[in-house]
Amino acid sequence: MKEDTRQKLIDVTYDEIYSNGYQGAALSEILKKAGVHKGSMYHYFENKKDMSLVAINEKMDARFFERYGKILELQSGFVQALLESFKDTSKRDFKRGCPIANIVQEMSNIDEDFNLTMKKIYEKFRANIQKILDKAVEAKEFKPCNTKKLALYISAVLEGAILAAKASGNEQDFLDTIEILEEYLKEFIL
Amino acid sequence: MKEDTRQKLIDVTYDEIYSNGYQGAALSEILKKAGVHKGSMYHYFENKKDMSLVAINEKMDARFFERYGKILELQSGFVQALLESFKDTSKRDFKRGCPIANIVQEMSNIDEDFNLTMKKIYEKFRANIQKILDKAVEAKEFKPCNTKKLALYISAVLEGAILAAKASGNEQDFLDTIEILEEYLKEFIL
DNA sequence: ACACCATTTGACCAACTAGTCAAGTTCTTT
DNA sequence: AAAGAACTTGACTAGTTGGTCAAATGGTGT
Repeated sequence: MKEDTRQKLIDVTYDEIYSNGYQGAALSEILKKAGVHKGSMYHYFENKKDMSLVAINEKMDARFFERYGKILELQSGFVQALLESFKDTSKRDFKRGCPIANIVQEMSNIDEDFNLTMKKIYEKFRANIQKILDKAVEAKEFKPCNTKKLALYISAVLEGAILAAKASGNEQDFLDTIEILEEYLKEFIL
Repeated sequence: MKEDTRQKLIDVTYDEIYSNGYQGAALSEILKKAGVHKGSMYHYFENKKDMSLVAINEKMDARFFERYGKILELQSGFVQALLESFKDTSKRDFKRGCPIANIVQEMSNIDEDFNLTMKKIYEKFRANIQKILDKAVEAKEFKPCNTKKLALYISAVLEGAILAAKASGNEQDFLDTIEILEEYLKEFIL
């Protein structure tokens, strides 16, 4: 019961920010969609920004766990699994693009709290990919290399691929970009 | 004289949108910084959106011409010149990131006019890179290949590299990403 | 000097924004 | 059952937003 209100607010806030950006997300709309009254919201959160940052953090953590958690528990086929997860477009929304990229682009140079929050989230994103590469190297499936730098590159290509698809409205642009990345990474697979 | 007001508005509008996004760009602030009164602005433009789209179109066209125009007029060394232009960080603002990406992320899924405008601009961006690759192939400097797809890839990596640097606040992330791209492209250079 | 159009001025408006708060209701603890 | 804390309700405020408009000013051609 108690946690229902808070959770509903977080769900709707994340979705509204993902759709309209932080500045475009209206409190009135969030409250209406969540079916929560204003005073109730201010009971759980200090203000719009506080609620937004909490929503972003919680939702992104869950997303990372869902996407990379399983791969990290594997015993083999790490990089293949990573590439397959990239190519699985069923859990992607190319209309709205990447939630991380959206918020970074909109807010990182505007607000210091957002800047710090998104910096940490982007770091987690890169760290997840690096961990997978490290496991692949450890399992002798992948050529030893600068996995930190390669993880940076992979994350950049992925973000660029999502952006290209969002800009063109063509999902195939995403797939084509990932295909070239895959081709490049195959050189490293042992 | 006459064009002063209009141009000032376009300059400031572009800069404010680049800094704060479209939704975050306040008309009052634009008018203050441009030293123009409201009624004057509505004489030259229909509304905020109209002025913004004009500003984006004009500024991006100029930017593309400045960045890729010279390379396209070369007789040789096309891809090398392209990579050098990427690595020239003096004309980049990693705090604000890429103006194209910012607006695509914020507006493409919100407003159909922005969506169409940004789609065309992103297409021009990709077309410029493809033209350079085509010239390189024609000059027998570059292995014949699917230049359209490769241009898509290069533009994606570039966008991803700028985002990475904006998110981390570390320009080196941009350079490291471009370095791997360069390494990949070297395989194509004859 | 006149008429006409382009441009500027700035007061005004309705709609919306995030945020406040006092009063009411419900739950939990004793 | 009583007391107190947790939570909800919704009216209210102050400030900002994009947009309108009639009147004033400037410039140009005849």
